[in-house]
Amino acid sequence: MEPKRALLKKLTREFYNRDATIVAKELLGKLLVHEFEGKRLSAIIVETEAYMGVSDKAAHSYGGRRTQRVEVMHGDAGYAYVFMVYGKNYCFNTVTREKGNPQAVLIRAVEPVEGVELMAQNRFGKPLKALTKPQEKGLTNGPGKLCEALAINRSMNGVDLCDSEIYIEDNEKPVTDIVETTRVGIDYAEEAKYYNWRFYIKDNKYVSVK
DNA sequence: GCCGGGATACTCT
DNA sequence: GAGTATCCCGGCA
Repeated sequence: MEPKRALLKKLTREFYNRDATIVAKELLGKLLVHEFEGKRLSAIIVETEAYMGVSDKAAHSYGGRRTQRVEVMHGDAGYAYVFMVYGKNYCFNTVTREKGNPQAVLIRAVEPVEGVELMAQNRFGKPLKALTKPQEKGLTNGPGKLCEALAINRSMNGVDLCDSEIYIEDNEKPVTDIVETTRVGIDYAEEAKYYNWRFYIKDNKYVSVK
């Protein structure tokens, strides 16, 4: 029997329909799942960032900006916002708050749980055993890296996390030790770069930047 | 172990 | 045509 699995459940739209800062914090410790080619790829969320929308100079939706790329952020909570940065890396976000209030939470790092063998293949094209120590540590410790490991790409932009093969599950283990600090890679954002809107699980080795 | 620079292609001006 | 919510590798310590 598998009592633990039975207790896990998919997060609801109500969960996502709150401010990004709250959702970002509560997503820590939850399980990001992708049912990929009949297998479960899953990983514990250990680092997130909140993008608070219209008033947040770091957000793509700052000032109500509404282009093709950000369109999903303007929609309802609980949908995936996936975009490409620097030509080769994808970033996975969950949209938060209701339609018309374009906030999102960026998943920056996760800790592999199920399907680790496949993640090694996705990232490095070789079996887990063959990975060097740095490669093992670098499996999912960054926004672009976790997308590659979990086989997340542009085709998931706009999918409903409440009703698709990619979703986030609740986890009975509460996270207590949370570090709140500044976000990464947003030097252009003036005063917003100093906001403590990045959250991570203290002492977790998969966190991208301490 | 830390630091610097180049890759890379998509998005918006 | 410029900028980018990153990653990786090589050089030096």
